[in-house]
Amino acid sequence: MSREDKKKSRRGRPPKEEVETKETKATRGRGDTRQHLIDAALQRVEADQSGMAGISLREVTKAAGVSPTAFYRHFSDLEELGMAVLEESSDMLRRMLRDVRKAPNPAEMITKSTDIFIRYVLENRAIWLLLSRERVGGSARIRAAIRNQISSFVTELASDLRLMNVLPQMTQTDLQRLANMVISLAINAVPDILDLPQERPREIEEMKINMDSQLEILILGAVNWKPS
Amino acid sequence: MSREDKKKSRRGRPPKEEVETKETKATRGRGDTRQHLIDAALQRVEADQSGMAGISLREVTKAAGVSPTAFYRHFSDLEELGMAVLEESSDMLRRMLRDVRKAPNPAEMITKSTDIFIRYVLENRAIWLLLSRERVGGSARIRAAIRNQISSFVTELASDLRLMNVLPQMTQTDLQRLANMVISLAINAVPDILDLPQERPREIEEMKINMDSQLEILILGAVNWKPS
DNA sequence: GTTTAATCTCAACACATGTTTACAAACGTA
DNA sequence: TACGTTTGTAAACATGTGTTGAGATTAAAC
Repeated sequence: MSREDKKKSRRGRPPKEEVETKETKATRGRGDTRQHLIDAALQRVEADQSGMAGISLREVTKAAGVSPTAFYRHFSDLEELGMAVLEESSDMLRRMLRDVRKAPNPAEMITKSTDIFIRYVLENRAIWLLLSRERVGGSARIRAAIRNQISSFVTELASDLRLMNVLPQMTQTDLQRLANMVISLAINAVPDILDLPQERPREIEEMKINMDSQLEILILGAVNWKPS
Repeated sequence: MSREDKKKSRRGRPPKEEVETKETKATRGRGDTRQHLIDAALQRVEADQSGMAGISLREVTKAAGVSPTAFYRHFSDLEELGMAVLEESSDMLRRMLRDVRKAPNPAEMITKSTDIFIRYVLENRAIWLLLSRERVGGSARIRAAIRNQISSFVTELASDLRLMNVLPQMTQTDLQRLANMVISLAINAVPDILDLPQERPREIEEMKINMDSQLEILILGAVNWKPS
């Protein structure tokens, strides 16, 4: 094969096209590939619902539209990609908590929170799948990162409960435990929520009612709680 | 290669050794290979903690000490192997519930139950890893099977609560929901239990105390519950 | 004793994987 | 403009994968 073939077997960075006729795939900005890889990872995770263990470097790069070797320019490892994806998760959790705090009326607190939670799960399926799956087993580093995210979420929730001052007899430890239970029940519902047939408001409503009742039982236990 | 070499490159079923000198690996009974494959699968799952997506047919057969092709005599698929492993899980859950029922004294019920639960998780790490991981994502068939197992466990627990007659004001639905919450909190503790450093009674005790308190808050909410 | 079905082996296949090497275009900057 | 750095590509590699085909041994059925 001669050195200057028509166009085939080119090596090196692909020449930038002078005229960007189509907007569809062109105009890849400077540091975009990294984000493309992250998005591709989430896309693959959602496609074959198998967490990090189910996706491969080549799959991800193909979905991102780059060569397998380009991966190493941004991550050394699939585990590092996973850690990067978890930052998206962190952002999502922050947004969710912000939305929850928007309804400070204690009466509607429960029903509003479950509403927001279910919506966030349905709108971020891949991330919640990843969170639920990599929470056990898999990479110890990723697992620890997830545990940290959940843990700080719990702490923030406990702090909110303290500020609301509706459970004055509970100690800091008690509130932390209560918040932990709330989050546990929520996370536990994730597999069921993800398995809901797409856009079936009926079953979503049932699920929501169930979660509301669970939280009601929980706060009923909390208000009757006496510190040991 | 001539047809009758000394012993090399033999093909077909390995000839049964006339004298079974060693008990270690010999005396493979008739239908044992299937069970060996199941055990090997659990061993691999525990080794690289990655659920079903992390193990391969060849790994499993190698760990079981058989050729890759022997696999197909017993399972058509890794998914079928997974379903077979889940039967072990079912047995384990039954044994666990049986142990819990041995202590019908309502006062010690909570502390006894958490004790048994933590012990069962630590003594069946691979199965609990699998249950927790395949509960979300992965094969829809396996996921459904796990959901069924947990669901019937919840139902049995609710039935027990009914027979104990300690929460007379609660309807069947309420009891079912309560049992569901108990199991949710337990399952949610699995990742933490599995991550406990091996044989550290100190942290195990902390975890147990926390679970006990959680259940106390829960029953406190249950006894104060009024059906809507 | 002969036949038949079940069980297991080896060899080979087509393909996917992660990673390395060598090269080229683009970008930032002096 | 010239030059080093960053970011991309293609080719090749060793390795692991699921699966098939053909042969060999055993155990049960006739």
